[in-house]
Amino acid sequence: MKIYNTLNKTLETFDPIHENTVNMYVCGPTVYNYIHVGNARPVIFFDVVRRFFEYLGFTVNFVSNFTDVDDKIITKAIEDETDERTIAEKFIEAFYRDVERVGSSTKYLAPRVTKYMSAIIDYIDQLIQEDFAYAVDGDVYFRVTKVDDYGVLSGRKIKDLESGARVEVNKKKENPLDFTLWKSTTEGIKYPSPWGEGRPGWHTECVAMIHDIFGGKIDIHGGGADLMFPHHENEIAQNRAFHQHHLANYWMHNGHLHVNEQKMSKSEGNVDLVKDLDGDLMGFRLFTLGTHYRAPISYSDEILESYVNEWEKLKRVYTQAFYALDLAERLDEDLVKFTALETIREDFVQAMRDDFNTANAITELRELAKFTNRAIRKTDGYDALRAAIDLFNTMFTILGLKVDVKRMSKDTRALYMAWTDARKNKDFEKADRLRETLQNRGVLA
RNA sequence: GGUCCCGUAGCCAAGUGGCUAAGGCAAUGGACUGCAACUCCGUGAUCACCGGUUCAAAUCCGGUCGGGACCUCCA
Repeated sequence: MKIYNTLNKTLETFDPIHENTVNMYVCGPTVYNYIHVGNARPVIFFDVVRRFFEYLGFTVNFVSNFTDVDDKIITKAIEDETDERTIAEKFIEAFYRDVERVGSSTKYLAPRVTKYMSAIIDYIDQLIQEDFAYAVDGDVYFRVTKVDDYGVLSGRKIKDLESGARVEVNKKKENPLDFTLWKSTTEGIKYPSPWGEGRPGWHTECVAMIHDIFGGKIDIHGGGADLMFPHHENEIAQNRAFHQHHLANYWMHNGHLHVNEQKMSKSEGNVDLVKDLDGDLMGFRLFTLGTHYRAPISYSDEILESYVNEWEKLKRVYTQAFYALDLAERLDEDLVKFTALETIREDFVQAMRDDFNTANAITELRELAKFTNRAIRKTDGYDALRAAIDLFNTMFTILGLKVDVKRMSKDTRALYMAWTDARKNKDFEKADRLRETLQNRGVLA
């Protein structure tokens, strides 16, 4: 298994800390709004990472947090004349709904900042004791110059960053790059701490959670490319205060989704929300996996539509193969191996092993579709169809794609037979009527 | 101002030194079909431009043009 590690900027062979186990953490959403289609990319991609490791036989411990204490949540609460907790709950629920609709699992550990307050405060306190942080007027800042390789992840040097004109001037900070660990506040939700009432900065939660849940270094830490700096850099810095390692062995970052060559982002206002996408979102899922995860994805109605069409085709071929077997009552026979299918399977897995190259993996899915469509036309191709269905199931499980199809009822089967008879007898009026019914039931394409 | 990425057919996209540059969508020709749908077979590329390295470059190096990201909340 090869993974591109952002930390070293190289493709590396995956070597787990604990045998047959993958411990992975992905930065989750700040729950103050519905997620847009760009936000869905890591939700889908890292779900596929999890699925593929499971296919390879690993036990995957997947954790993704909710940031439910944040200025934006407070602003939103004031706007809606309610409290932060209500806002957070509302958008956590909405998030889970969207995650499910795009076909990703919601069954993973999802720690919340509000439930981790004491761990976060303890962590900050230790940083102060070790001189990696300092308190000023109720605020606490991290001292970046104390970490010798600060900037290792994002490839930045403190000197370069300092020259950036856009760094805010905050006289309380010893160095403009020092980041907030604790923020003294008077407005909105606040918590007691040794430094006074306030709320935590954004960067400590992930480190505190990872230490608490995994007890130390993890295998994979993932998130969007925009989190690399400063968020992930600062996580590493906080961790480096106590440990020699970089929190995770492999850092993975997904590229952004672009609209008209520009990043889709809430602050740009060019967003389409996941909740507003219609119907079956498997086509959308296929779309996000159609481009290698590190590259930017271009998004437009036209592009999305081409993937939606493709998904319709895949669904059709799978369904047709299934019903062909069902009609012949050969769904339950033993599997026979087909060299052509074994090649497709190997190439698919090979593509996935190569840094989760879902784009190439999907090419194999298309090969399989073609193979199956040919087999459907042959009346004696039942062994091939069964093997094809089996391979479809494997690939769909790994990619998180799903087709709903059930065995035909007696009633439907009778209609099907009647349709075949009508065609034989050239009773086309009756045949067309039956065809329509069967199409409505999803049995005929 | 600093750091970094990208530019492959109408659209999307794989490929990062070596056979005729994958694949999909769209378009188009054919086959199949009672009609249609579906499906299958076929058809398309001076790899942004200029120069260099090499026996060999889409791929490496330099430059030009164009687009983008990060340095501020962001997946």
